[in-house]
Parts: sequence; structure tokens; C-alpha cells
Amino acid sequence: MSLRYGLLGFLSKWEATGYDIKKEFDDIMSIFWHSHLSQIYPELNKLEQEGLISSQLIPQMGKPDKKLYSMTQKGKSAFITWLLSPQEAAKRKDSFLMQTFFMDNIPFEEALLKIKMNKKEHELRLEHMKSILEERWKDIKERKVMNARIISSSAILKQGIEQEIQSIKWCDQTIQLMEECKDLWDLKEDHVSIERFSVIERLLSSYFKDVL
Amino acid sequence: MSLRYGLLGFLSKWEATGYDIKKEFDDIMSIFWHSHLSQIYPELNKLEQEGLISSQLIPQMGKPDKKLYSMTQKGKSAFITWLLSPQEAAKRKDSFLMQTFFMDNIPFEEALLKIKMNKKEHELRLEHMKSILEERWKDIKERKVMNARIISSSAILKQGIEQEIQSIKWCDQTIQLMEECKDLWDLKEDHVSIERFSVIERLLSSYFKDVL
DNA sequence: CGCTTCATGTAAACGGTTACATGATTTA
DNA sequence: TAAATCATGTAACCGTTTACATGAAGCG
Repeated sequence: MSLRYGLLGFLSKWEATGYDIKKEFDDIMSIFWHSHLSQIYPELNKLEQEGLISSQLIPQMGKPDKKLYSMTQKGKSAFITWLLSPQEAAKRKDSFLMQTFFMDNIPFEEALLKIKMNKKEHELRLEHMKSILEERWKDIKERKVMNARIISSSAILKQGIEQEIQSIKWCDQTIQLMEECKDLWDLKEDHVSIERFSVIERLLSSYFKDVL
Repeated sequence: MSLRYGLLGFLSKWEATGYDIKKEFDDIMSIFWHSHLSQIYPELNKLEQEGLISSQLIPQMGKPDKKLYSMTQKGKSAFITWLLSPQEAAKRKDSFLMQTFFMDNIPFEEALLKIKMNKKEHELRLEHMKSILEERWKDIKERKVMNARIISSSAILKQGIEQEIQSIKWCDQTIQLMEECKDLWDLKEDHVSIERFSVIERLLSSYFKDVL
């Protein structure tokens, strides 16, 4: 039910086509939502039928005609009602973490490689977000604009960047722990020697030291 | 397509009923996935039809009969194939962050309250995860068990805990920034005085100081 | 006396993804 | 010459949520 409010929210500040909004969903808005054009277009049509947005057809030369949407008063008040409503906690769906949870079922080297690859993906996304931030930063300085929207989008960018940094750090620390516990992957039983047990106990407590 | 592998993964280590697995989905596994019983039961039936798991009916007194599932060889190899396969990046869907992104549309005090409430939710979840960790910690020490599964579930717990800590810290820093930029919410234009602009510029650069 | 736990399901509705369809212009 | 960009959509499918259905035991 939140996609419609993502569309409405975007149109609360700018007039735009479905295609324009999609680009934003692939950019900063991807930090909290994502959607396909095949879902955006029907939803925009529905919003227009309900009178929350209105459109004007703009013919173009050499390009397909476009439908420029803008928000109506009715749309604005529906959007504000939603903005004030409480939302239930975001439920994560992360199949990489699912694989990590069960990685005791695959050979050590394969498990390690998976985490190393995941780290690289997070690094790429971090770089992308940092470049978005710097671009906006430059634009603000040049145009000397300042408003509440800049504060709220900065907050989202910061959340996105911090989550990536945290994930990268987690990958490093987890790789380190795994390398120190490599022998457990070849183990057939659930018990190790008393000496080995206390070594791993100390490794685990150092793994968790900054969170407890 | 990952729910079935969550079920398979759980059954790779323990025999269980759909009801048992649901409890685990509500506990640690909630860090990376969640599901309803009405989805779990049909999926287990499908997995059995496909020969990936098998069940035995266990009659109980005073309680409903239960179906205890266990994994077949075919299930085990299908699961390992999936474990080795690359997964695409997790796409977040977070309607709280969506509301935050558009919070310039609501009064300052309402926006602030939303973030404060979100902080409390993260604190509750953090406490819950910490208690899971301590429980497991105690159990390991008592039973002196040690295996790769303990390492992988510790990694997941750490990821869950760290994300909550990061979110709480983000709430604090964002609340602070907002309070220092309160005046922007009453603004009708996009421009502030040169003095105010450079003050906010410095506030923003300090807001981002630990990520750049 | 009502709520939670145990235990398994079906059916309808909703949300989201993938594939298909069109077609000119621009870029590599 | 092939791919990407601009621009809008439909149809089929799949995954997820909500509502409905049953019913005994135990707890406060």
C-alpha cells in the first residue's frame, strides 16, 4: 500500500511523468522502496481515477508523448493523512543473510567467498550513494537553496550510507571470525576439545565486543 | 522463491512441524525473513509432493495431531545447490523511511515525534535480540557444544543487533540535526539568509562527518 | 470467562515481477 | 550495428497477506 504514497510524495514537490518517478525510485528512493514501471503506470492511472492526481498530455517531437502528472488538493490531504499515520516495522527479506545463516552446510571456502562477494556489492552501493550525496552537496552550494526537503533527503541518504558502511564492517569482522574458526567446518560432531572451546569462546566474545 | 529454502534450511538440521518453523521465523530468522502460517503450510505440502521433504503424522493427546517433517536426500542436494547460487541484492521496503523522506510536508513537531517513536521501536528490538544472544550464549557454555552452525547464527545475530544500534544512533543524530534546523519547516521559500545558510552548511557537514 | 497456545489448513484479495508490445532517437 | 534512452502500457504469473474455519487444553 505504500507505493501510491511514494508516487504521491514525489508529486507533492514536482510535476512528473511515471518515467521520471521511476528514475527517482532507482536513485535515492531505492534506499527505502523500489518498483517497476509496469506497477507505476497502472497505479498512476488509479490515482488519477480517484482524483488524487491529474495529468496533462504533452506531445513531443522525436520522442513519445508524455503524461505529466500533478497532485490535486484531494491528493495533498490524503498524502498528509498517510504521512501522519503510524507504519508497522519494516520486514526485511534478505536471501543473502538466509544463505549465511545456513552456511554451515557448504564448504568453508565457498562460504567465505560468498561473504567476500557480498562485501564488494556493498562497497559498490556505498560509492554510488556517496556520489549522489556529493552531487546534491555541490548543487546546494551553487544554488544556495535551503529548505526542509534538503534536511529530510539528507537524513535518508545518511541512513543508506551508514547501513552500507555497517554491512561492510560486518563482512570484514565475520570473515575474520570464520577464518579463525575454519576447523569447525570439517567437524562431524558438535564437540571440540576443552582448549579449543575456550579459544572460540574468546573469539566470539571479541566478535561481539562492540555490541554488548 | 526463498521461503522454501528457509523451510528446507531449518529442516536440514532438525525435524520440525510447520508450527515449529513459524516460531523460528518469528525469532532469529526474522532478521532476514518472515512468513505467515498460511504460506508455510501449503509450501511444506508442495515440498513434500516434490519429494524434497517427508512427513510422519504424530497423534497427540489433548493437542491436535502434528506433521513432523524431515528432509530427504533429494531435498538436501536441492538445498545445497541453492546455498551455492548467487542471490540478488536485498531490496528494502521501509515505509517509515518513506515518511521520513517526505517529512517536510508535515509540521516539525509531528516529524520529530515520528523519529522519536521509531527510535523506541528499534530499542525494543535491540533488547529482544540481545536477550536471544544471551540465552544462546548461556546454552553454549553449559552444554559445551561448538560447531559451524553456532558461528553462522552468531553472524546473523550480530548483523541484526548492529543494524538496530545503527538505526538508534541515526535517530539520535537526525533528531539533533532537525532541532537545529527547526526554522526550515516554517519557511515558505527555498532561500535563507547568507549567515543562516552557512550555519546549516556546517551542521550538515558535521551530520555527515563520520561517513565521509 | 476470555485469552493464549497448540496445530493445520483453505480461499480471496492484494502486491509485485516478468514477459510482451510499440517505436523513434541517440550513443557507443 | 547493437544497445540504451525516452515513454506508456497490458497480461500472466507468482508471492504474500488477511480472513475464515476448527477445536481442545491451560492460564490468569
